Amino acid sequence: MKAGLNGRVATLVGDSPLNRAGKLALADSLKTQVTEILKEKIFAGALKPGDALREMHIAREYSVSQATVREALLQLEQLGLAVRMANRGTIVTKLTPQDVRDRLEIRSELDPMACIKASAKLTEDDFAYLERLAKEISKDYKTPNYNFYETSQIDFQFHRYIWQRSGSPVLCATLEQVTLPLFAFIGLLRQVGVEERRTGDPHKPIIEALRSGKARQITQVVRAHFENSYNHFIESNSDDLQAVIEGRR
Amino acid sequence: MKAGLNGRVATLVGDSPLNRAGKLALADSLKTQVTEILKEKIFAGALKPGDALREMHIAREYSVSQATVREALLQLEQLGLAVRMANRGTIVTKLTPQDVRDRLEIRSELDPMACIKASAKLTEDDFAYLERLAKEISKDYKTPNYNFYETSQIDFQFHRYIWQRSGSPVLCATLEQVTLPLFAFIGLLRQVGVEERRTGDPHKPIIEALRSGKARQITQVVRAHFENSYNHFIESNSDDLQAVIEGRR
DNA sequence: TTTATACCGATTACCGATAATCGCTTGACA
DNA sequence: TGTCAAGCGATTATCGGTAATCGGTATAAA
Repeated sequence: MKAGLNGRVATLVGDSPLNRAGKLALADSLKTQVTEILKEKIFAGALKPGDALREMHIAREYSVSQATVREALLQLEQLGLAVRMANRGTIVTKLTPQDVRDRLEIRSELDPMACIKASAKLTEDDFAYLERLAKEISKDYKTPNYNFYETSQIDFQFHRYIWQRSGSPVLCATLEQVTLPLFAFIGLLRQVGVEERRTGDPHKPIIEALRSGKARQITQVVRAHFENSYNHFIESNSDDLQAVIEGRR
Repeated sequence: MKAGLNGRVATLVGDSPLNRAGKLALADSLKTQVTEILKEKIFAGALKPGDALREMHIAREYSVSQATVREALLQLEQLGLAVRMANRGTIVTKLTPQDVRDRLEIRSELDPMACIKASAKLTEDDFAYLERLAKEISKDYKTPNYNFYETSQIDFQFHRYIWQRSGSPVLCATLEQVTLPLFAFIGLLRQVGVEERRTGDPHKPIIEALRSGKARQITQVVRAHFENSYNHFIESNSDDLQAVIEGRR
């Protein structure tokens, strides 16, 4: 099985100051490898909302046992990317517009909280890393027909890194769980051209606000950042949006 | 294996308007049964923070396979009651005072949010149920040497029911995950007499605020409710507290 | 045609056993 | 005596197979 530790995203994620401090990434368990592969497929759109995730099929595909796949699917569920129904099976999460709104509302409270905590702790190393990520994202935005799902993963890593630096593991974990599906499925929206193109570098203001250390400014900038990205969700409820989110094709 | 569907707590939880609307509680899977038993033991203090949860031992004890126990432990971890370390094993969560503070801070943002959403939807049936729970809790407080862990479970059910009624599954799940460990381990504090005795019925004001439907009042009352309960955590950092939380005996 | 029911294929749930891994001990060696 | 690596016991990780369960379908009765 390919370990899934290659590619631009893995490099950027693995080369964070947090990881550099520790030792090199140790070999993951089979369960985690399967989870990573499925996660990647969901981000890439190879697995769409509503798609069935059958344990034996996946087990055969990657030459692992059903038990290993089961645990991977449990992990996926915990990440919010899959839904398990007892005795029925597992499918890729189908986000409803209301669900998206709910997740954004939670994020709008917790993300600023985490950023404020982090701003007091971020070092120059951290800022350098964040700027590197921001530059990658910005570069992608300027490229026509880029792999949006890669950008989305880097985007997630940008925010997640700040959350990790908040010093509150539980806050970080909560934000990860609540927002990961948003990052995972935003790629689908791009496919139908729903999301408007950003101008400039949307993460620059966040970095500046974090540098300023001013709580009010951070809150304002952070909320504006993602509320802008998901505007169409908050406002609209159109059928094609619904269709994309629910995985109809 | 005892199904764990007996006792006062199970009756109160199972007899909610939400459950009454549906069909009777269907038989849980073995995995869930094991999870429930372990959860019960943690609430009751039979399993203390730091205690090892060995898969084969538990499997033998309840005559189930190791795989079933593994999945139960994964569920426990997702509930925040256990911590798994790859290749090392699983232990009952050891909350640090800082962790408690972090969880309370998150709750102080999300709990009011959920309560405000719920207040618009609660029916008389709901209020009747909440008042019934509140009465049970209040009754316990007046009883010397009561089973605090039972009260704690009912307390959790009281809040959880409101969260469920918020209409946001994601918000409810998040609050459950963040706060369950707080409810589970508060029983330990009682053992050393740290928590002050409450006067009157602490949940009455919440019900009244929910009835009023006023966002500001709800926020104020809800925050006061649990910030009062955990005051010693927020303020103190004494060694005996630490000892209790970390499971030293 | 409608409804109830027994069966069937596909899939999940669970099991018992083996392989891999970890921390710790032991003992050779400087 | 201190150090380090091989070996050991306990435990987790993974496997392959069996049992239980579900939805759907074919069949039969009304």
